[in-house]
Amino acid sequence: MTPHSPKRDRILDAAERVFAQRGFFTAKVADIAKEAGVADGTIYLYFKSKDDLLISLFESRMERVNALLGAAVAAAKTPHEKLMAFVRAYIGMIADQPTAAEVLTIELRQSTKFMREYSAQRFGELLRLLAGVIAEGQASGEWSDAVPAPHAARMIWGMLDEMALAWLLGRDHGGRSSSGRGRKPPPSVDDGGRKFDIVRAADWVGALVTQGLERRSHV
Amino acid sequence: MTPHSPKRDRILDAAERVFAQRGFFTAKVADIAKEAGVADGTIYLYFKSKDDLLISLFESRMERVNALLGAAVAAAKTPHEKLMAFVRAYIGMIADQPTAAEVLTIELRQSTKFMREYSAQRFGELLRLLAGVIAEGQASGEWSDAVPAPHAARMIWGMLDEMALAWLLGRDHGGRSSSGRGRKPPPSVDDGGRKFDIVRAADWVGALVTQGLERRSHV
Amino acid sequence: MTPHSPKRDRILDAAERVFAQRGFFTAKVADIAKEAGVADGTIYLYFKSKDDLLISLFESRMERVNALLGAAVAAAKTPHEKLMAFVRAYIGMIADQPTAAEVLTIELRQSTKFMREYSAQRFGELLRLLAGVIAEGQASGEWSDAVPAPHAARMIWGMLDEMALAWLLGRDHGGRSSSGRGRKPPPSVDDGGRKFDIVRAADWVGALVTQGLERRSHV
Amino acid sequence: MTPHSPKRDRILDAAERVFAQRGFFTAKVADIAKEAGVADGTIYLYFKSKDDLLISLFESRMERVNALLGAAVAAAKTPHEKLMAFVRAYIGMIADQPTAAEVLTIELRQSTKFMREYSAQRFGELLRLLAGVIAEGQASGEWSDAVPAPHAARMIWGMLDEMALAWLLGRDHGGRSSSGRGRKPPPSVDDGGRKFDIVRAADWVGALVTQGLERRSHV
DNA sequence: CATGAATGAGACTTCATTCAT
DNA sequence: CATGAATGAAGTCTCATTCAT
Repeated sequence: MTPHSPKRDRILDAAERVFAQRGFFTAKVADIAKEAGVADGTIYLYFKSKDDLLISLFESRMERVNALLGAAVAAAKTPHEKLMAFVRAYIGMIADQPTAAEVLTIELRQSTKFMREYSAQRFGELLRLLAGVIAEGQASGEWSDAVPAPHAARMIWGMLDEMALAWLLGRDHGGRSSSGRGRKPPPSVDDGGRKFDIVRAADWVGALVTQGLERRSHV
Repeated sequence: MTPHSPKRDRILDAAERVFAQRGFFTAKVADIAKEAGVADGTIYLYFKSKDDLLISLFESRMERVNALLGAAVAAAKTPHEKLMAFVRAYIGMIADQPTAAEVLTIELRQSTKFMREYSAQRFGELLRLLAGVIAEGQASGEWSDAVPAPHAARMIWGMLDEMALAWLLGRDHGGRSSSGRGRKPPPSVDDGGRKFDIVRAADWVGALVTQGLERRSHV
Repeated sequence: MTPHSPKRDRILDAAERVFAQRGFFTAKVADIAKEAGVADGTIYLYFKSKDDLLISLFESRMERVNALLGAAVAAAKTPHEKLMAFVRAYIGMIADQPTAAEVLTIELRQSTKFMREYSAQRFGELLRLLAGVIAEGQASGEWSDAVPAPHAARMIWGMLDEMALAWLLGRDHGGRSSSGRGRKPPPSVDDGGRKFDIVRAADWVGALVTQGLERRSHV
Repeated sequence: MTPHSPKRDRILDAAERVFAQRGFFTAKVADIAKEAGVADGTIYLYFKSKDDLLISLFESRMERVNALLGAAVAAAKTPHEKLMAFVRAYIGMIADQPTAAEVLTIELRQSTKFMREYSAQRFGELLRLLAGVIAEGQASGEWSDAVPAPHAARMIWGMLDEMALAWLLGRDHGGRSSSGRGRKPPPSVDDGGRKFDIVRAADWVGALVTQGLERRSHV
C-alpha cells in the first residue's frame, strides 16, 4: 500500500529528526533535504508536498506504534495484564525512541487542524484497542462500568500522553528557541514533573487507573 | 504589570478568534487586524511581534483560568470536594467558552517548542494547585500515596486535557482544511469519543480519579 | 473601472519595457520591479499575479489604441477616407510608440492560448470598427461586396499587423538572444522587408486594399 | 543534412502535438517524452535542448510547407494562376493539418524573440517565392507596381496568416487555460470571424489582392 | 496614537538537463 | 542507444514588520 524505497525512508527519517528539532512550520524543506543527503527536488519525487511528507511520516510511525501496541496486548491474558502491557509498551517506546515519540506526541498532531483531524483517525485505532481491553474487563465484572469504556480509554490515553509530553519537554536537546527574537521563556521552574524516570510512569499510570477501575472488594 | 487598554483587549479578542479559526502559523497578522478593526501597524503599538501577541494572549487567558480554578478550589472544604471543584470548574469553562478553550488547548500550546516551554510555566501554576490538593488528601490519609502528588496531578491534567481536546475537535466549525490541496482527511469514523456531552466528562474523570486514589477499605 | 494610481502606472510602464525586451515568459517579476523602482512585493499590491499584470497591461494599451483609432475614423467623412484614417492612425502609432507596439504586436498576444483568447475580445473591437467602415463603403456601392466585410476587415488587419511585425523585428534593440545556449539564428538575410520606412506602409496598404494588384482597364 | 530516424520523427510528432496543446513555454519536456513513448533522457540524444527541439520542429515543418508551396507555384502558368495556387495551397494545408498549422502559426513564432528572428529566415523563403510571383506579374504589365513586390508579398502573407489564425483560434480544442487561476477570459463574442469555412478564405484573399475593394468602372 | 502602503527576505515548488546503469 | 532517478538553479508569491504621514 505504502510505496517503499531506501531513499524514501531516508527522507522520512530525516524529516522525523528535522521536525522534532525545528517543528513542522519552522522546518524548511531544504533542511530536510540536507539532513537526508538529497537534493531539494528529490523530496518531490517521493512526496507531493511538505504537507504530504508530514502525513506520510505520521502514517509510517503510527503503523509502527499500532503494531507494537497490538502485539503487546495480544500477548497478554487478562484485562489487567493487557492494560499494563499496553501502558508499558507505550511508555517503553517513548523511552527507546524519543525522537520518534517527540514527532508523534508534539509536532505531528499540531500543525494544522487538518492534520489533527487526520491524526484522529490513526489515534482512533489505538483508542479502540484500549477501549476493547477496558470493555472486556468491565464485561467480566472485574472493573466498574461507571465510565463508558471509550471515554475511559481516552482518559487513560490522556494520562499517558501527558506523561510522555512532560518527559519529552523535560529532556535537553539543542532545540530552537523561537521564530522571533522577542521574549525569552521564563527560567525553568521545576514543578515536580520534569526530568523524572519515564519508565516509572508506567507504574503510576497503572496504579491510578487500575485502582480506579477495580470494583471495591467491600463497600 | 500587564498594560491594559480597550484597544489592546480588542486585539487580543480578535487574535483569539482568528487563532482558533486558522491556527497560529496560518493566521496572518493582517487577519487579526481586520478582525479587531484596526490597522495592521496598530498591532505593533501594543505587541512587539506576532509571537509576543500569542504569548500575551496565552498569559491573559491563563490568568483567568488560574484565577477561576484557584477560586473554585478555595471555596471547597475537603480534598475530595476540592478535586471535584477543580475538575468541574475546568470542564465548565470548556463548555462555556469553547473558543477560548480551543486556543488554549490546541493552538497555544502547539505553535512552537518555545511556546510550549513557555506555556509549561503557566500550566505549572495550575499543576501545582492540583498537586497541592492531592498532597493534602494524601497527607490526611484519605488517599493513597502510591503515586507522587505532582505526577498524579499531571496525569489528572492529561485526562482533563484529552477530554477537552476530544470534545473540541468533535465540534463542527467552518475551519480551514490545510495549506495544500493534496490529500483529504479520511472519512470521520466515530471512535466513541466525538460529540459527547462534555459536562458528563467531569463525573467520569472524578470517578476514575477518586476511586483510584481512595484507599481500600479492606486490603 | 480600472483602478489608477501613479505607482500602478509606473509598474505597467516598466512591465511594458521589460516584456518588450525579454518577452513575457522570460521576464522575471523581479526585473519589472527593479525597472519600476519598487520592491518585488509591491507589484502584488496592484496585481494579483504575473498573468494579471500582463492582462492589465494589455487592456490598458488596447484602450488607448481603440480610442485612437475610433477618433481617427470618426473625424473622417467618406468610407475611403475613414479607411485611410484607420490605416494611417495605426501605422502612426507603431512609428511613434514602438515599445508599446512591440508588446501589443508581439508579446501580449503570444504568451498563452488563454491570453490569445482574451486578446481576441479586445481586437474584436478594433475589427468591428474596421468592418463597419467597410460595410458602409459596400452599402454605398462604392466598394465591392465580393468579400464579406468582417473578413475583409480581418485581412486588412493582417496586412497592417504583418507590416508592423516586420518593421518592429527589423529594428535593432539589445534584445535577448534566447533562453538556452544552443543554436544561433542564421545571419540576417535581407528579404526586402526589413528596415523600411513604416510610414510608407500606410500608402501601400491603402493601395493594395482599395485597388488590388490588377492594373485598371481605364485610368 | 538533417539527421533522420524513426525515433527522432516520433519525438518531433509528439512535440508538435504537445506544443499545439500546451504552448511552448508551458509544455514540459517530460510531456513530450511521454507523448512520444520514450524516456525523458532520450530526447537529449536527438536534440541539444528544448529550444533546439522547437527549432528542429519548425525547420522540419517549414521544409514541408515551402516544398508544397513551391510545387504549387511551379505547376501554374500565369502570375495570376501562380498567386492563386500559392494561396490555395497554403489555405489547403491549414485545413488539412490544423495541428501542424497551429504550431507553425501560433506557437513556433511566438516563443521567444530569438525564435522569431530565426523563423524570419524560413518565412523569408516563402516570402521570396511569393514576391517573385508578384514581381513577375508586375514585369509583365499585368499588375500595378504601385507597391514594391516584397512588401506586397508580406501584406498578402499577413492576410493569409491572419485568416489562418482566426480560423485556428475559432476551432475548439481542449486547451489549457493559463498558468494561474485568476481571471477568466471574457465570454466569446462573435466578431464575424470565428468558425467560418477556411477554404472560402482562399477566394476572399484572391479577390481582395487582385481586385481590391473598389468597384471597377468598366468590366 | 493610528494608519496602511511599502518592503524584501525567504519559502515552496518546478523542470530542463545529466549520467550511472 | 535508452533509461529515468536525481539534481539544483531559479522563479513566483507571501507576509511579518516598518515608517512617513
